[in-house]
Amino acid sequence: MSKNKEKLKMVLHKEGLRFTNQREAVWNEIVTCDEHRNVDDIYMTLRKNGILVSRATVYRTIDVLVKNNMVRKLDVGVGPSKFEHKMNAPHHDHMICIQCGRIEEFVDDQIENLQDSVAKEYEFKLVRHIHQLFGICKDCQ
Amino acid sequence: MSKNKEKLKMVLHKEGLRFTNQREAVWNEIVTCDEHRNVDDIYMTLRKNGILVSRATVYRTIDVLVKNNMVRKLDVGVGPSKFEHKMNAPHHDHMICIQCGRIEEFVDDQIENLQDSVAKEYEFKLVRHIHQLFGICKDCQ
DNA sequence: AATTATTTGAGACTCATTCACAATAAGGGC
DNA sequence: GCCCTTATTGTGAATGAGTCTCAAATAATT
Ligand SMILES: [Mn+2]
Ligand SMILES: [Mn+2]
Ligand SMILES: [Zn+2]
Ligand SMILES: [Zn+2]
Repeated sequence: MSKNKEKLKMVLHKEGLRFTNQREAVWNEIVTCDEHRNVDDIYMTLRKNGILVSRATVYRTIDVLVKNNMVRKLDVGVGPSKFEHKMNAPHHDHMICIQCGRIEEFVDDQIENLQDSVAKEYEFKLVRHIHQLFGICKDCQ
Repeated sequence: MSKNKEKLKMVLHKEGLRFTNQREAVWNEIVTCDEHRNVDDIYMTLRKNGILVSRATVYRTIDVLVKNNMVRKLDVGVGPSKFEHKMNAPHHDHMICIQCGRIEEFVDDQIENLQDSVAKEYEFKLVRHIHQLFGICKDCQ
């Protein structure tokens, strides 16, 4: 069994949820693509590949995946949220072009550390964060 | 004429928009309150004070204010966006309790600088940013 | 196989926000 | 101030992402 399938089984078990074809299909579609896509993108791709899963099930499954750190939810400020899997990739944040919508990823460990310090200072138990830079990308300038 | 009224007049003029009672009332309601409120909070407060401005106008006015750096839009992850004026206060970001919804502000110049460096590195023209920490606040732990 | 509990799909629903359009009000010149 | 042009407003309808309901399907348990 593939590593990713294992992972899904584990998480579903931990959550007391059943392993179903639909959940596997959704996870598989997400984990085998490295783009930032919205629910409809994912739903339509599944459908195009002849895999019939309802939109509601895509939403429901993604909720579970996000809750369990397998998928990152990305609010790009306009339109529906986007999603990307978190397998085999270090944590990163995003720069979003307000002109063309391009999403670029960035990593900055110093910022991450400072962020932890801030949380500690306020005795705030940090669960997740959003750090997004909005502006004009190189190509759009 | 008050400083804030001046400011509004300037911005509206710059945008080629007219100075109206409604726009003044909305700006006045926002600038004289230091909380993080959603459109409906603001709308209802105006209404409670006998100032009849339609919801659509509140939305429209806030758009202008946000676009012109007089108001910050705050997406708290659940429910409607919140807003706060940006007068007489240094830039800050937010920590949001996912339990009770409390919003705490924080300032970190080092993070701001690193952020600028990242943008420069990618030749990305930074216009605005969101940096929000989600977690459990001191009181909710 | 029968029983019980969960999941699914379909579509209705919610709720924040936007839109269309007729009525109203600003601003600039006279 | 008055007229004219154009922007703004209020109303309520429309939109659209996301959630919910519930009956049918599927899975687990006996
Ligand atoms: Mn990414
Ligand atoms: Mn604030
Ligand atoms: Zn761009
Ligand atoms: Zn709290």
